[in-house]
Parts: sequence; C-alpha cells; structure tokens
Amino acid sequence: MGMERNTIQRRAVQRTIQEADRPLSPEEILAEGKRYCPTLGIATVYRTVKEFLADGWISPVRLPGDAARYEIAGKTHHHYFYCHRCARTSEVRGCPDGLHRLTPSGFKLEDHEVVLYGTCASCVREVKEGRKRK
Amino acid sequence: MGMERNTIQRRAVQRTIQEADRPLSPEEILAEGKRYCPTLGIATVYRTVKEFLADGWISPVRLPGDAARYEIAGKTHHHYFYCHRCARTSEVRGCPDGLHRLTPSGFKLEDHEVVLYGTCASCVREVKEGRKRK
DNA sequence: GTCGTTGCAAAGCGTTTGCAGCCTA
DNA sequence: TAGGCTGCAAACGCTTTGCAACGAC
Repeated sequence: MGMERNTIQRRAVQRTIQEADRPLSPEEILAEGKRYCPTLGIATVYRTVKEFLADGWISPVRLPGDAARYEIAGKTHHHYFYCHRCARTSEVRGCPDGLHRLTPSGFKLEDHEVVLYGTCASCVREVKEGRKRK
Repeated sequence: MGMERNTIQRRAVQRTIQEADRPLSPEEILAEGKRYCPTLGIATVYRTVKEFLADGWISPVRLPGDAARYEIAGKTHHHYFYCHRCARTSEVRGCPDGLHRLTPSGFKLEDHEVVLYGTCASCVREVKEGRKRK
C-alpha cells in the first residue's frame, strides 16, 4: 500500500477513522486526530485521506450538497441520517422497500443512495431541555 | 414576495429557470441568462436565486457530490435516477416505503433524498444494439 | 429623486499545492 | 544520510459581501 513511512500523523488519522462510528469530514478527522498528534495539520489530513482512498482502505460518503466524509471501506451496505441541527451523520442499517417499483420502465437499477434528514436523538433531547427551561 | 423591483436581470434569471427542462447550476443560469441580459453578473445570479428560494419559487436539487442546482418549485415530490453511462438525471415519481422503519429510535425524520443509479432506457437500448453488432 | 438593485472587486471558506525543514527507515 | 513527509502559507475555485453607481418606480 501507498504508505511508505509509518508516521505519527498517519497513525493518528488511521486510528481516528477506525474508532469512529460514523463517517468523518476532514475537519472532524483533524479535531479528533489532534488527540493522538497535537501538531496534526489540515493539509496532512487531506493528503492522508487521499492516500487511504487510493489504497481502498476508506471510502467516500457523499451526501447531497454536503462536503465529503470518509469511513472504513468494506462495511455492509448502509445509508445515512443527517442531523441538520448538529450537522452530524449517523449510519442507518437496512434499505427502504419498493426501489424497483420507482425505477422507470426500461431503466436498469444498479445501485441506490438514501439519505434521511431530520434531528438526531441527542439534538431532540437538547431541544426538549431548552423548551423546559423557558 | 421579495421581488420589489422588476429588473431585466431578474426577468432573465426567472425566464432561464422557467424554460429549462432540467435543474440548473448558478453557472448554467448565468450562461443562459446572458442571452436575455448580456450584462448579467454571477453575483446577481446568486442573489436572485437566494431570493427565489426564499420566495419558494424554486427549490434546490441536491445530488451527492455535485454542486447545487435549482428548478421550479411546486413540482410534485420526486427523486432522481442518475445514469452513469450518459450522466443524465431523470426524474422519478413516488417514494420508497419504510423510511420510518429505517430511522433510528429517538431520531426525528423530517425529510429524505433518494437517488437511483443505473442505466437509463436509451442507454440500455444502445448497449443491446452494441452487443448485437458483435 | 429615492432607494432597491447591480456589477465589480475583495473577502470568505473549504480544499489543494509549493516549499523549506523534519524525521523515518 | 536520503528523500518521503509535514506544517505553514499561498493559491485555488466557488460563493458571499461591501460599495459606489445605476435605474425602476
């Protein structure tokens, strides 16, 4: 694989992505990665992510209209829930039904992407707390 | 509605979006709009699009990894089929079932996006033709 | 004539790249 | 020690904003 030198920075990025339970944006990788390497820079994050992508070790998660996020490759098929309040992306298991029914006749369906939008559990909780205090 | 003055520029943007048979990016709106107003500037396009969005006249089309595009609002709720062969985006009516079933417990589902990927009817036909000739 | 609107240019913002110095092997 | 790797800062492309001039009403 492309990694020729095993540096603190690369281990930090690798570990960060590995330990995350959701796809991370470069900025999120930087913030978390600094816990393992305080001098970590954003340029290195971008360069390392690019390398890991080329290696096939991670795969890009592209939500409509949002910056790319990255997660370990080879996970089982899944989709995403995007919280518009905290901008975090959670993983969603399973697929909706009837995708083939939607496909126009004559078209060949090969893949699909589903993104759910709304408020995540912790934000729902915070909103409720906020209302109580008023 | 927000439009207080009926300027050439706004009419140009409005007409461009109205006459398009597909969602347009700001850059595409600028290029087309210049046919109706040669002095049209990109800043005005962004400002006008923002206004139209606030007015509810147009709605954003968000495809994964792609820049935002805009189309006339008020169409019935729909999704998109992206053909990876000709890179065209078709409209798909209806929604899959069981979206709520996918939503993690405690989360509040407010919206969703579905993108189908595959081969469109005319590309399916072309591929078949190609095979026959062999 | 007023004042909302425009076009330019500059500023933001996220991402990429050039480069001198650092550090892994 | 060599040269890949890093961090800084500048460059980039797209979008937003400040401002003086313009023009719809």
